[in-house]
Amino acid sequence: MSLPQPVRGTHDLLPEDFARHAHVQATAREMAARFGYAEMATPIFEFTEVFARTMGESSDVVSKEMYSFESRSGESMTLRPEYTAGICRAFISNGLQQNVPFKVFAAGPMFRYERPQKGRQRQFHQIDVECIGAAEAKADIEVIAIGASILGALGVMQDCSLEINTLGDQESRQAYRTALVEYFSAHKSSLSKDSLERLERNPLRILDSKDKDDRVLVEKAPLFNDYLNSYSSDFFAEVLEGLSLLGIDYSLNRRLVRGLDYYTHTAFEFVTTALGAQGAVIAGGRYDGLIETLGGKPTPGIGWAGGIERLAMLIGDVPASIRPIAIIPVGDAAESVAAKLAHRLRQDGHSIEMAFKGNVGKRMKRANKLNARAAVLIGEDELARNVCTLRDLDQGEQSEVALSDISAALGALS
RNA sequence: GCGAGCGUAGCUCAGUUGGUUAGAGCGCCUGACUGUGACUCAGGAGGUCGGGGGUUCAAGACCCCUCGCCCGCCCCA
Repeated sequence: MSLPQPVRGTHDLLPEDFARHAHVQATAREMAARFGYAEMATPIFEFTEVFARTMGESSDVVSKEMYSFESRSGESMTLRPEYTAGICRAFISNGLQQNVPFKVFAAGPMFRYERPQKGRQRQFHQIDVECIGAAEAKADIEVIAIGASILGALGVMQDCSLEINTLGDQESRQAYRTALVEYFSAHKSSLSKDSLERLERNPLRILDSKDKDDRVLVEKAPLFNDYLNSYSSDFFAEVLEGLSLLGIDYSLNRRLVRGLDYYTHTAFEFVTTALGAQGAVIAGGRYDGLIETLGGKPTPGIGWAGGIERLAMLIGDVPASIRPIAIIPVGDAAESVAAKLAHRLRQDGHSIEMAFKGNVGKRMKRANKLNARAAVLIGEDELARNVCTLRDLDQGEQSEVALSDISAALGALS
């Protein structure tokens, strides 16, 4: 068609979609607040460096998925592909190290140049929770608990499962990485093409390969467990214990790794099988080295991001929006009285719908279509006696109400 | 970025081996019902068949390109 189209991978949020979207966001915001996480926001674009340094130059997101552009001043800017880096940058920029643990909730659009698919768009929206400045396993537990609580509040927990793993601290991870490279290098001939590349870029990700031959190799690969130092394994054990204490079910997934360089220790994903290949609805982990990478003082942190579109696809019907009251003037003489009445009732807090034109029949039809709770009719009959006809559209009954009492009468409707 | 499938009214879809003015259901508009919705009935509007090119006497159907959606891979939320 030659009609204008939205850019590939972007979507309009028409009112019905928006309602689902908003419901996910509002539910998450409210639940985060219960845990003491206040909402904040950072700019939608940052200096490219912020993402390149934190996420890792070799990550797919940085190397081929960022929407980067040169500003008029000649500096490289990037539309944010995720929230964590920006929040950490804000943490540093605003000198918030005195406010730790810094607990925040955020939500907004993200941008990645990917091949669109169901649950994967170029502009998508995330909810995000971060806890910066806490090295304790209790922080990991809390952050995961927020995620589980949100999924519970959205009524989708039964469709999701929590997978969790540890990536250890720098020392453990480095030792394991070396062992993996050594192992896989000895079996290069049976590695898939993708995994050969992973061997160079991020060997841990070979563990997550879906290739059959890779999987055979992975079966016999060195186990991370054997390379975790005692701090790392104790830390992970504490996290798991804390989850059990709260009754949060999880399954250990030793192959769960992250594509972004900044993760350490705890890595987790709430996954679903209901969305095809894009199964992760909430995912995150600990990022103890990130703040330092950005130039801040060494500060631990943990957080996660959730895909709003993915969650919106999982939830059932969203709570119905407020039902309006339709004001229907009958005849020209009533128009101005009705307009004033509508205005007054809105000031009183009622949701009022008044059509711009049409006879009673049309306006009633419109009221019905808008799911109005009731209709208020005012014609010459009513005008003469200072009353109006209040019709309950659910019950199909109507009665006369004095104009002075109408606000209260509407308030009494369920 | 790689491979597969699909694009026909606002929506969900029919459209026989290429053959005259492209159909249905739902929705929308109008009327029956000029002060009363949901039901019913009767009319009506709305398509350059995603776009461009090609083959043919003839293309919505076949071929090429392109755009978009979608499935898997990749990656991730």
